Amino acid sequence: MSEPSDRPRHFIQQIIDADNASGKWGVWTERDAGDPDAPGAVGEQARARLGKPRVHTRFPPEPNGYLHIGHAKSILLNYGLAKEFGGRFNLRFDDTNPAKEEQEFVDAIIRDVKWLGADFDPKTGPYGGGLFFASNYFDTMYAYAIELIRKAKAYVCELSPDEVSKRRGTPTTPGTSPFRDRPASESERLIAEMKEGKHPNGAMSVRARIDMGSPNFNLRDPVLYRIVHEAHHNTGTKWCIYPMYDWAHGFEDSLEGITHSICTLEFENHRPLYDWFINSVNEGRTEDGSGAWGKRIHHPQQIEFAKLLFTYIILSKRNLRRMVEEGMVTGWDDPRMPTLSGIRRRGYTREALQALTEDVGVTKFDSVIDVLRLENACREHLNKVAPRRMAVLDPVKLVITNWSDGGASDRVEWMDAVNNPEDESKGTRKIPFTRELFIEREDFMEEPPKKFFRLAPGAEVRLRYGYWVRCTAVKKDESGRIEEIHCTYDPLTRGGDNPPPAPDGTVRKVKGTIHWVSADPRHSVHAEVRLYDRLFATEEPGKRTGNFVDDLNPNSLTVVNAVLEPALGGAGDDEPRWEDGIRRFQFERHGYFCLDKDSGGTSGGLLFNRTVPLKDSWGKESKG
RNA sequence: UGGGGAUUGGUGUAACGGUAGCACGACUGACUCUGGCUCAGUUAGUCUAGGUUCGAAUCCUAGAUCCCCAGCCA
Repeated sequence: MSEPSDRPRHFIQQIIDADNASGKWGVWTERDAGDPDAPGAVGEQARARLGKPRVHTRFPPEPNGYLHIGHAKSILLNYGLAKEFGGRFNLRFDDTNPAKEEQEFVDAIIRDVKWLGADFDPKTGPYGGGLFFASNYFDTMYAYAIELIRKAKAYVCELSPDEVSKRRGTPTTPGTSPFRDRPASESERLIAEMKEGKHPNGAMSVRARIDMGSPNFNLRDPVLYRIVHEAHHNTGTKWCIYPMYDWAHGFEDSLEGITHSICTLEFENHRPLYDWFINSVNEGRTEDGSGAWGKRIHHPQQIEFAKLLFTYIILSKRNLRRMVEEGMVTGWDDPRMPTLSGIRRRGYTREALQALTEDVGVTKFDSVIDVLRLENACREHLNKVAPRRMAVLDPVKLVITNWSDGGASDRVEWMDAVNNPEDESKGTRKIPFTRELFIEREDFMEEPPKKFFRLAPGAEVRLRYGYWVRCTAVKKDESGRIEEIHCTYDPLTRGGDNPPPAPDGTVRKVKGTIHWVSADPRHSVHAEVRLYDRLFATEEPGKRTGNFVDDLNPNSLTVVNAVLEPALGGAGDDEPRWEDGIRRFQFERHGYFCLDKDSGGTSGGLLFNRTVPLKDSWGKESKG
C-alpha cells in the first residue's frame, strides 16, 4: 500500500527497519491485527497484517487547545509510519488534567486529524487502531500506583507544592522529602483517602521514590498523582486525583500495545522516567503471570524527534489561546491562524501539508522552516488542481469604443476559457465579453515605466480569452482619479488569439495579457474577498520586545469588494470534487482563493479567502 | 558553572571510513494567452583545533555555539 520511495530513510524508519529485522516487537496476530472480515481495504489490511512485524504508533494530544501545523508533522509522521509498515495508528487523548481540558477541543482535534487523512478509526481506516482516552485507564494506573507503593517505590508526600519545589535541590545538591521512607501501609491509606476526596488540592501528592540526587530533575521523586477537585470531560467527578504526564503516558502506550512512542525533543529528559515506571511495574512480574505480581506489561520504546517550527509563525498553544481570548483574531479557525482549522479555512490542502512534512524530513535538529516553503507547497498543489477563474479585485472600467463595429453595441460574446492549463481534461468554460468591462486598476498606467507590459495610453494588450485592445483615451473625475479607460478592440483577435500576419509578413505581437470581467451586472457577480497576509511582521515574533503582540502585522487582513466572472456564482460542472468539501480556485494572475464557510450565510453574499498569492516577479522588480 | 540533546550552502536534508549529493530559495536565460507554470544554467556548505587512518562530514581528544530540564502542565 505504501508507495515505494527513493527518499533516504530517516532515523526513525531506520530504527523500525532494525526492529522488524530483529523481531523486537513480535508479529500481528488474530488478537490485534484487526477484523479480517471487514469489507474493503480495512479487512484487506487486517489480513495482510497477520504475521507481519508489529508497528503501532499513536498521536496523543491533550485536548486543551486546537491543533496547529506543528502537530501536523507529528500526526503525519505517526500515521505515515503505520501506513508504510502496514501497522496501526491510534488517536489518543492525553486527558489527565481536567483543569485545562474541554470537549470542544476533543471535537476539534478529531475533525482536524481526520481532515489530514490520518484515519484512526478501525472501521473506516485500513491503518486505524482506534480512538482512545487516557482517562479510561485511570483505574489501571491507580492499581499500578498501589503496586509501586507496596514495592516501596512510591509514597505519599505531605509537602505542599511550594515546599516540594523548594526542597527540589540544585543541580549539584540533592533534594529532600521527610516522607519518602514512611511505611507503605501509611501511604496506601493516604492514597485511598486522596482518591476518596478527603483532602483538599495540594495537601499531599503521591511520589515515586527514585533518586533525590539525580542530575536529571525528572528523577527527583516525581509526582505521580495530585489532588484536583474538578470535573473531567470524560470521567465526570469520579476522580479527585489525576495522574501526571510522566506517570500516565508510558502506561497509555503500554496498554494500547504501542511499539514506537514518538514524541518531541523536550521529552528526551523524560525517557529515563518512562522506562523506570514500566520497569518498576514489571519488577517481580513474570512472562507467564505466575508469581505475586502477575504478568509483565508491554514496554514500548520512546523516540524523540524535532518539532516543526516556521518563521513568522507562533506555535505555542499558550500564545495561540491568548490571541483567541484577547480577540487578536476572530477565533481558533481565523484563516490567519496557524491552527489546522485556520489554515483549512484559509484554503490550504492536506496534500500541501503532506508534501511539506515529507520534504522537511525527520531529524533531531531544531530547525526553523521558512514560511515560504509552506506557501510554496500550497501553490504547488493548487497549481495542479485548482480551476482557473477571472476576478477583478480593484476594478476600473474599460470601455470598448468601437464595439459596435462588430455588431450591436449591447451584444454579448461568449468566449472559451481554459479551466486548467495544467490539466487539459478539465476542459473549458464560457465567459461573457461585453462592451464595458472591468480590469484591474493596477493593470493600467498613464506613464508606464520600462518593462511595464500592461495597458497604457496608446499601448495594446491582450484581454485573456477576449480580444486585443488598444488604449485611446482616459476619462478622469474632478480629483484626477481614472474613471474609464477607453479602448478599441481588434476583431481579428477573437479569443485573445494572435491576428493573422500582415500582407508583408510581419506578425503583430503583444507583450502583456491581463484579466477582465464584464461590467454588465447580468454577466458578473460581486463578492467580498479577504486578502490575508502574515499575522506577524517579523521572522521571530516576540524576539525584539519579548511580547509577540508587538510584532503583529497590522495589515494581516484587507477586505475588498471584487467583481467576478459569473461561473464563480455557483458550483460549476468543471470544478473538481474537493474531498474536504472546500471549493478552491485560482483567480488568474492573483493567487489561490477558496469559498469561505460563511459564504452565502446570513448576508447571502459570496465570500472568498485568499489562500496564497501567486508568485509575482513583476511586483518584486517594480518595487526595486 | 549538574544532566540530556544537537551542529553539513541562505534554508531544510543526504552521505553510516572511500567522488560532499538532493530539494527549496536566490540569480541568468529560454518558453508562455496567467510577469504563474515549465525547462536549462549559475550560486553556495562539513562549528573550531588537534589526533587516528592510504583515506575523516563520519572514529578519538579538547573546545565553541544552540536547544531542553529544578510545574502537584503536557
